[in-house]
Amino acid sequence: MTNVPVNTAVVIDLETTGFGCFSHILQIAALGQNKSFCRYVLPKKQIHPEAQEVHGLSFNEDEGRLYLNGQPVDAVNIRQALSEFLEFLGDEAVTLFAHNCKLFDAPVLFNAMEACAMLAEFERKVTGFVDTLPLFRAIYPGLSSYSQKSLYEHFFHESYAAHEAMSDVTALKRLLDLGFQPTADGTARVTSTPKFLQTISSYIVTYPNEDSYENHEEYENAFGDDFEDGDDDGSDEEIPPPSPSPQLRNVPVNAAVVIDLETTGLAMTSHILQIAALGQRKSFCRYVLPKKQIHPEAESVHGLSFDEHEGRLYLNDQPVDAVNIRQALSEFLEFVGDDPVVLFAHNCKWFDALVLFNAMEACGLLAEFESKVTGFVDTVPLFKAVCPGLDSYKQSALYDHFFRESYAAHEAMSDVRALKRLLDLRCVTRDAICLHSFGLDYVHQVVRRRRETYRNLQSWKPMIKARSVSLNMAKRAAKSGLRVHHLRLAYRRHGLTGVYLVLQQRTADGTARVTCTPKFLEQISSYIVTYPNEDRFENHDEYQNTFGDDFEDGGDGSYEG
DNA sequence: AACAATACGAACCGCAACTT
DNA sequence: AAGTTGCGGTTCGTATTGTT
Repeated sequence: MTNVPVNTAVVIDLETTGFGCFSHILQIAALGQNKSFCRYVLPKKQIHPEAQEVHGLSFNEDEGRLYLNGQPVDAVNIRQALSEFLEFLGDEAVTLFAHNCKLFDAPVLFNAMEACAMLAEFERKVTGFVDTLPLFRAIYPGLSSYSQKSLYEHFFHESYAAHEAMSDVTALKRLLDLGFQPTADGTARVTSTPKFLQTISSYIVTYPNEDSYENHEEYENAFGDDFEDGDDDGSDEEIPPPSPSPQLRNVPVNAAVVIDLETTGLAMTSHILQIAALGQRKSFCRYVLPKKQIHPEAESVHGLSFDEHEGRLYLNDQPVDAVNIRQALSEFLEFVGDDPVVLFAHNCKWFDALVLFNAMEACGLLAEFESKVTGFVDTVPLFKAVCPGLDSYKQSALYDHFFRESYAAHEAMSDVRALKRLLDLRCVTRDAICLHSFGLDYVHQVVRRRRETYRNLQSWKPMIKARSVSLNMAKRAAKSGLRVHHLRLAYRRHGLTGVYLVLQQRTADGTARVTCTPKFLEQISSYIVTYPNEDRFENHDEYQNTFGDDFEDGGDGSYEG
């Protein structure tokens, strides 16, 4: 849409056979500066009952006569009406004003002019339209309704014969005069006030693009053949319901032990290289021999390296005494003692708790671990709660913020001492601590869910590669317990409908299991339709073999060579 | 490198409004 | 009945933060 200069204003209104832009005109009324125009027109289309209800114009086909509220009116054919209308407009270029004309009057009139081969003359005389609906929305914001009727009643506290073309144009003219600052003698014209003109000019519409009225292709129902019967695929495997997210529950915090781990990497299945702990008066520290490679970035952080040939662990190239993981964990549990404790660590909710749990389980020490450790407190959200607004909640940044000094960060023993000192700050209240505690059962749930998500995600990889689904959405699906295999089951049983239903299934929090955006639903299901039988990629053993020799191995977390 | 939470902007949907 | 626009509420993608 481009704006055009506003020339002499002519307010118009059409009554038609209905809503569509190809509706036939029944009445055309116009109001210029000092002259008015009105013609009734014989239609060649049926008048929609609801339209007739609105404007009261009816057509008797047998008589070929137009009636207004049951009274016959003089009507001419469309060609004559339009040519008289153009004659009425005169030779001066004009701009037509009408309410909602951008979407209604302009296209209807344009189509009629075109059908009567009068487009050239029309375009020569009419430079454009001003749609008064958005115009009034802009000038008088905040009204509850902007229908022409409501506007008139709002400004003049009286009603008029709405939907009679001539009264409509008179009413609209009166409304438009409101927008001008009338001069002393009350002779303001449409083009008189620059400010108003400026506002108006942004609501000028040009002629609608012809193309948009010609492409009326029927579109086929995309779901026409989707309702084939649910063929029994012989399998009674069920599609799992959305897996619930782990439920966090606070635990009583009696004895506190601050811990820190240095590991081979950031994954949950990383191997522990150093474990340090600090209780009330006693401390614990063990170096551990890993069975996984140390990630280079991890090594550059903590300085721990492993010589496989020697079977020796080095700290900054100095050999340190290290034991195997089972011994280290046993001694840690012995250190903890028999009275249940809560372990404190920085970001442990997503790191230390998971790594430690995974290691305990792999070493068959889970039962003992659970009997001695009731849960964890994550000090990241704890400090976010007790001193909000800091730039960073990194442990080193917190230490610097409170004590204005640094410490040997990423050496497990100095880390626990630093964290202990931070926890002894007065701002760290008992209540805040309890609020950020969580039980071992939560850790257990998170670990289980992660392993399963990882497995499920494998099945989505071909689809991600094919760009039929985003990594994000595949992760969401995997997290909810879905493998692509389940979608194929749904497809075999209930066709596309089945796939859609599974993808849109509601989770506990009321959101979609995967997505309910049509665009993504289509992308995903079209992949299923294209590859309906490739479930073999989801073979479990294949996954383990494929990823078994990975740098950081997959989901099993095994500490066995 | 792995991964959950968080936050913010873009994209998107459903609905109401408006004309006969 | 047809079709656009704007508005508000979702949903998606992306960047950032914290742990080794």
